[in-house]
Amino acid sequence: MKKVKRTTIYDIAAKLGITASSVSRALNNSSQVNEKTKELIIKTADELNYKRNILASNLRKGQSKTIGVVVPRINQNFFSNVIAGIEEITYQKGYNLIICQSGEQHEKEIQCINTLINQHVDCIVISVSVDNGDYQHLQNVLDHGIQLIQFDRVAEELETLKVINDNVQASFEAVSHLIEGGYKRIALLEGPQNLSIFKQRKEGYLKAFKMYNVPVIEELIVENAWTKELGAEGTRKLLSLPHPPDAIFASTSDFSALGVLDVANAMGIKVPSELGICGYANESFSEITSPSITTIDQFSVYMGNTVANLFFQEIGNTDTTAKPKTISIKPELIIRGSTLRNR
Amino acid sequence: MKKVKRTTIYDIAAKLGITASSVSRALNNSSQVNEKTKELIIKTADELNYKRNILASNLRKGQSKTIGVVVPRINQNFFSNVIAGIEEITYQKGYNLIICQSGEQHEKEIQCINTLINQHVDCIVISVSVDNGDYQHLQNVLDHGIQLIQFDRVAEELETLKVINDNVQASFEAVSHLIEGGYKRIALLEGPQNLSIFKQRKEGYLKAFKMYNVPVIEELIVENAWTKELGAEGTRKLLSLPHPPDAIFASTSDFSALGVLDVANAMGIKVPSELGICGYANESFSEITSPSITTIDQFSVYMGNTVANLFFQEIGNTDTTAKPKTISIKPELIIRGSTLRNR
DNA sequence: TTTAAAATTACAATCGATTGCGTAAAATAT
DNA sequence: ATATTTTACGCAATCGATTGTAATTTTAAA
Repeated sequence: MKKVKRTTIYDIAAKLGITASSVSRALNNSSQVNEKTKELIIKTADELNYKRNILASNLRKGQSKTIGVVVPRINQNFFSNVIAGIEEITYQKGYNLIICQSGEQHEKEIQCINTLINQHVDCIVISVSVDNGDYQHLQNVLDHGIQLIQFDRVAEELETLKVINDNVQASFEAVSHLIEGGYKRIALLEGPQNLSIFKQRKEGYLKAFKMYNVPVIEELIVENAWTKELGAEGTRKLLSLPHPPDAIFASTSDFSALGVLDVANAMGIKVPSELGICGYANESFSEITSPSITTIDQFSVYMGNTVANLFFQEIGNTDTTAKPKTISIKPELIIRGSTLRNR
Repeated sequence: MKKVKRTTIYDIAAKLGITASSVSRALNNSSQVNEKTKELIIKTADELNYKRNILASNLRKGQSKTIGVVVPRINQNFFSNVIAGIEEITYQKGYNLIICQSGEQHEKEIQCINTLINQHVDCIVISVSVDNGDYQHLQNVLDHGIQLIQFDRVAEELETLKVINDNVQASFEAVSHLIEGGYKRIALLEGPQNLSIFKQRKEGYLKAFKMYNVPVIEELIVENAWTKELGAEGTRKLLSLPHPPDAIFASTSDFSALGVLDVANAMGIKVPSELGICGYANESFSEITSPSITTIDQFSVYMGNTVANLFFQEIGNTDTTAKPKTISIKPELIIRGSTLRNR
């Protein structure tokens, strides 16, 4: 790869016998430059195959027109959808996205954040990893005057912009659906309670019980069952209880629900007649299993759009007294075969 | 969001009564600066919460330490995996990734490329969109002296670095597997032939027939069946033929294979006994369907790693006479229920 | 003690684009 | 025709870090 001297505004200026400032103004469509020279400059720029050096431009302007995104994993449906949603909007606005993966590790997350601060990004969008200690690194982002937007998995105590799902409500609806379907002993596979999303989902679960005046059975609540394997493991325990559940709400994910389904199939337990299953996140596969899995759609792409729009809305906002917004998106219960008994 | 004056090397220099150049050198761990002052500088930098301004640094150094990635869709399993794989490597090396989606549209792809050239990225990694006209925009990348790496869906005529799958071989193995399984009338759902990957998969299909001395039946080859819907449509046509196929190789994707499975189920045709199905790409759901779908794993994350490693290998390479490399990754046939008759 | 060599540090230009300010030229008003 | 306002462009500083070269200090050798 040979080095190529790229044309600059000085090259254009030299060729036309004018100054770089005029060239710059012309290319920025400033009214300070004559229409004819403007045209000429643009034409020449095109001829010389000129591309503005964003580095120089941004350095001068003190911005980067770049947004950093930190997610646990890029290749996880929910996150890749959110990212796709963010990109849709930011692309139009001429902003770029820098993507980092924390791999669910606190340390790596800190590193990612530091990298992004280093990059002088204009905004950092993050969904925190499970392995979360303090939030010093996020505070650090704010201290650097960088906009911070949290989505889905948020650190509630931090005063930042947030885009979340109404997990309580979604969870409540899911469990209500199970109760109304006649399921009596509804188990919960819960996720790490240090993440608010999982706490909220549990809250919704409990709320439904209260609403329907059904007593909560503690032994049917399984901690830390947030992967397919852990979901399967929890299910095995649950189903070997003296009084096993007749429904399982895998509040952590569809992966977990899939683990439930696998175990049920392996044990010859019929779904949904003997066991109802409800997942979370509407992963693409949840529609394909047999029976298909009832789940909750989080509108992930839309969530990404919302995050991006929120950012652009806020950069225009000079009111420093305004409190950081939290936008809550109402998820939707998708009822499928795994909870429909009368079929 | 209030503006925050960020500390620069000049602030550090002023505080210590030295010059910025020494600060810069110290922070770059140059041997030109005394160990004691170096320590002092680093300590002070830390105290003042200094973060290097990458824009300025890169402007000066004439590089951006940034790699641009253009894919049809971020939220498509294969691509998000490749991106994750690229990120794993580039992150360690201190490079950033800018992600763009072409949305399978030629026009948007051109825009993406221009954006990335504007950004002065050091390398552009691309998997071209289906809607591909000429490759002028890619030539333009090369003309700007930017490294170009194509992966998976490549424009063969362009002399660039390439990382591809051995589609012919994979396809050949898949069809061989079907033939050896006793399937006699094996249909092919093929993708748009302007993409070399689909051409190669067809080639592998034909090669297997030749090898086993089986005549090719033209009416069993269905053009342009590369989505779930198109796959289903093609399957309906195939299965209503006077002599329907007893196996279908959905060479385009597992989505297409899923369409096949749906139609077979709807028509009450038993898989794999009456109809064998083989997909492509080992999407996560292919394991979950019943029966599970035989498919081809492309080692997508590894492919991403390979792309990134190739880049770092090439930047060290000053030999301009060297021909652009093509790295071919051998995919693996994953045999599952949908093609296993004797069970 | 003097001098040459080596190690540090300072100075200043540079990367490319932007922008406040000043001025000459053109357009308008008096 | 002269005064005044606009318009268009040039000048030069600036963003923050890097780096070649010059200057100074330190160390080692004579």
